[in-house]
Amino acid sequence: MADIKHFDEAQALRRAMDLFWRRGYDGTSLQDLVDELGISRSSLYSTFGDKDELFRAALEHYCRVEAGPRHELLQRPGSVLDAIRDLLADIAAAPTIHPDRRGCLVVNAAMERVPGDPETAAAVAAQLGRFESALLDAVRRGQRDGELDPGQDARSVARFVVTLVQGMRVVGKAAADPAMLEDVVGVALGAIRRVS
Amino acid sequence: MADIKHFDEAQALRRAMDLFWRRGYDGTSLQDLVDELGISRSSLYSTFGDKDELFRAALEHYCRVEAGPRHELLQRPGSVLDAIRDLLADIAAAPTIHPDRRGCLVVNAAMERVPGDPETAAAVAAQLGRFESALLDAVRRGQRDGELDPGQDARSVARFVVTLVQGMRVVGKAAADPAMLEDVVGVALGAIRRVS
DNA sequence: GGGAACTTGGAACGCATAGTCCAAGATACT
DNA sequence: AGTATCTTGGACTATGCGTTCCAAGTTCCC
Repeated sequence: MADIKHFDEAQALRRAMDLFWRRGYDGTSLQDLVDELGISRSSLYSTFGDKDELFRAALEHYCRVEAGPRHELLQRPGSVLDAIRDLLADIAAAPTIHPDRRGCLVVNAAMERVPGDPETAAAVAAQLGRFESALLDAVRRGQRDGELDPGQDARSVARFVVTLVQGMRVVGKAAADPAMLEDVVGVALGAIRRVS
Repeated sequence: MADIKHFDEAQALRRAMDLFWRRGYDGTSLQDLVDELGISRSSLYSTFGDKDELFRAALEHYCRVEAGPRHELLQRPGSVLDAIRDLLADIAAAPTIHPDRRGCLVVNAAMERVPGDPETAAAVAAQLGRFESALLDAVRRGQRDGELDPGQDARSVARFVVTLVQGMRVVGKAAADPAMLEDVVGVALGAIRRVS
């Protein structure tokens, strides 16, 4: 019948994600992709479609493997405050883990592609929405458990954390001072903790 | 002796800033600049240098005319808490004032150009540093005046506000829901206010 | 082993890009 | 008025881009 694919599609997608993450959409040429993915232009086009489609697939892959686990972290049994602290510490540590100033692909994509690419804009908005609802569940639970201040509107608190995290992404990429983000986390946790 | 310039250099710089702000660095072609600025390539190159230099000049201009006034706002006599509230309200209102999802040029530049353009990276870092010190002065004054919680480290609070503002820029561009940022401002002000 | 079905590498295409260059025009001083 | 000096528009160059295309190669079924 037919020939089978000569390369690992999942690995190629991972590499494409990594490349877009590090260099952005415009900063990544098709030749860069061909070189890095180790496949030819034909295979790239027949497998992933054009550059836009590949970028979107890479963005979705990022949301799944990078952001997904963080959302699950919030559902962890036990202290919600600890979970949020871990989550923020994770974000604060990102510039140390990736010292190449790559930031967050979702934020990078939003800043580079909005406006002008409505599909990417929608994907980013959806991701922020998922993050907000994961946080909303966690905040409500924390308020019930007495760990978080029940006097605050849960949705506002969730939105606050969403927004702060995006800011940490920007600062982590632009300033690259790990201590700065640790300071920020301290203040933020004080803002949502129950006043005892 | 010589001919004089046939166009308004300051106006051209303003238009270049606007274009880069709306469309980004890569999204703005030299032809776009020629069309929008109303001057020829020769005049553009002889006046502003190459595209990189013009972009940096536009970024500096942005810092001067857009961010500068906000820093001065923090030195306003009277309530520091009111000044910070006004500042955050200003950021929250930005997406309404500019419904074209242009965001903030400093954040856009950082996300699109870092890493890869060290000069832009340095300009962005410097701008965040200026913002932090303007806030640091304000926070210290607020703590002295009894408006802000004196139990918190002033630098951490300043960094917290810097980071949150960058997050509001991202969310304002990506989500475009004005109510969301107003919620965020409420929680943030509660975080720094003196507990009464 | 023959041949259909599919993948692959690489050449080729058209286009947009950033940057250069120069003749023509305008100005101000002598 | 003449001329030296600067600005200007637009043609031009070289390069890199995303995308298409096709011949050659590979695999599996009969």
